[in-house]
Amino acid sequence: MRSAELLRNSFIFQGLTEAQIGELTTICAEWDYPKGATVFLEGDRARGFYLVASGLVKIFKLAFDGKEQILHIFGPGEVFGEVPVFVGGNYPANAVTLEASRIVFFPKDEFLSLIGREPQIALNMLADMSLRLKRFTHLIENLSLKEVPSRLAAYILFLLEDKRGEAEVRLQISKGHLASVLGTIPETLSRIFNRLTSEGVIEVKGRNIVVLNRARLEQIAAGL
Amino acid sequence: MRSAELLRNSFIFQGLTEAQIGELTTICAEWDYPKGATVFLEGDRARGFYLVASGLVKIFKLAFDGKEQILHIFGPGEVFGEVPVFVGGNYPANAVTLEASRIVFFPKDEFLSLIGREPQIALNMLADMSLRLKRFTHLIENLSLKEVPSRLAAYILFLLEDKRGEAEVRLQISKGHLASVLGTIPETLSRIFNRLTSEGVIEVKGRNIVVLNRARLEQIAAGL
DNA sequence: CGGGTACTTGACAATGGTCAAGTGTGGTGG
DNA sequence: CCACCACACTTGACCATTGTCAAGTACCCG
Repeated sequence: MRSAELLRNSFIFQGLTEAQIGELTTICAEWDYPKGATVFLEGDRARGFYLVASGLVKIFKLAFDGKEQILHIFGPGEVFGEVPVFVGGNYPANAVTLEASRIVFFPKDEFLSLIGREPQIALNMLADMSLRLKRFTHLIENLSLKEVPSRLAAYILFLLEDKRGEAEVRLQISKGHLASVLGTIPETLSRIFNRLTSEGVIEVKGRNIVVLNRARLEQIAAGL
Repeated sequence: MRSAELLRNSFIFQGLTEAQIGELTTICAEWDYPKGATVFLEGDRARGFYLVASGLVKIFKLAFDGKEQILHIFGPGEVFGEVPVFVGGNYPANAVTLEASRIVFFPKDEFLSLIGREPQIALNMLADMSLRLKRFTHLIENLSLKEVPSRLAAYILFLLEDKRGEAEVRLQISKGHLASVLGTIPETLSRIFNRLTSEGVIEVKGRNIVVLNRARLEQIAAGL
């Protein structure tokens, strides 16, 4: 079965024994979602949580006027919707696919009983949630203490981190979604891209961004 | 020893056996902090996490210009500083006492080995972190999608929740700190208190707030 | 009673959001 | 293969909310 391979490579189930992986595969289910499909909505009763096998999923909050704030974008190997497994029982945000996606579902009750028997899974889940809390901490810091240009600069620098040496990065999401990730709107984002370009800090070609002046970009990310 | 009693009543260690509580008391240490004392700073290497025995502690992020965003305010029975126990290893934010406080410390390594043996502690910790994630989700929603009056209204309504029937609440923190909790500054908060008062929605007497028009306050919290 | 901190108030500036009208651009069907 | 349509993105004019700076007032603690 393909799932076993997938589970072994996911952050949350890494380091488990074959027996543990085997147990997991017996309780999970795999589904396909087309692009733009709703996995769950805020307030929905939660029967379990999810793992992205392939594709891309956005987790977001919606304002009454329709503006959205993206909390996370998850790709292959990442889990989402675990909060209501442990507290509450309703999803605290919305989940919608950004691409056609294959998603694995783990039912709450079976998973909880498994976690009671296998401390390693609990520890992995704790690490996963800790990371999530840390990221939220950054998001809050950005939204509350930094201006949009700083947030964008920090985002570009973050994309650059992996690509050692290179100066060009490619956005894996649309600029509209990026605006929503950064807590702003497409118009504002567009103007800031414009500003950074005319100041010679970056060059934008569609979804590709070339960093021309990294030092300056780092200044901007720091808030001047 | 007084700690055992304290642990039993804390959210994170509730439902543990006497033996488990006993184990915990052997690894923890208790310290007193005066008002305004630093428990840890962002970036500090973490040797463990903390439980508030008495007093009040603020967890916050600091901007380069000195503005602060409070992430949590923790009182008796609540834990903080657990994130780096499971990931990273450095505290992601600052912790300073708002009052003279008695705080219990749990060293990371001993706690991790304990958690491996006692799944119930892991489950409690998972519930604690899930709740934390849920609250962050609200904070992000507020900062990104709501204006300051909505945030204040929601905060007052939150304080009102416990007090069934009553219409008067008391802030347990200063208005300056409240501003920092709501992601704004004292001047702005002051003006909004003013506005709500002149509109007859609330009445403010020092730290006491009387809700005169709850329906209107709920409208404001919803974003009109 | 005094001093410092917390809070308030005013005038102003600026960031960023709103509304409206373009300008691409990619994908689909003829 | 091209035309067209929808959608993503851009640009402009405007404005609302909120932050900045500077005083002034009130209040609490010693």
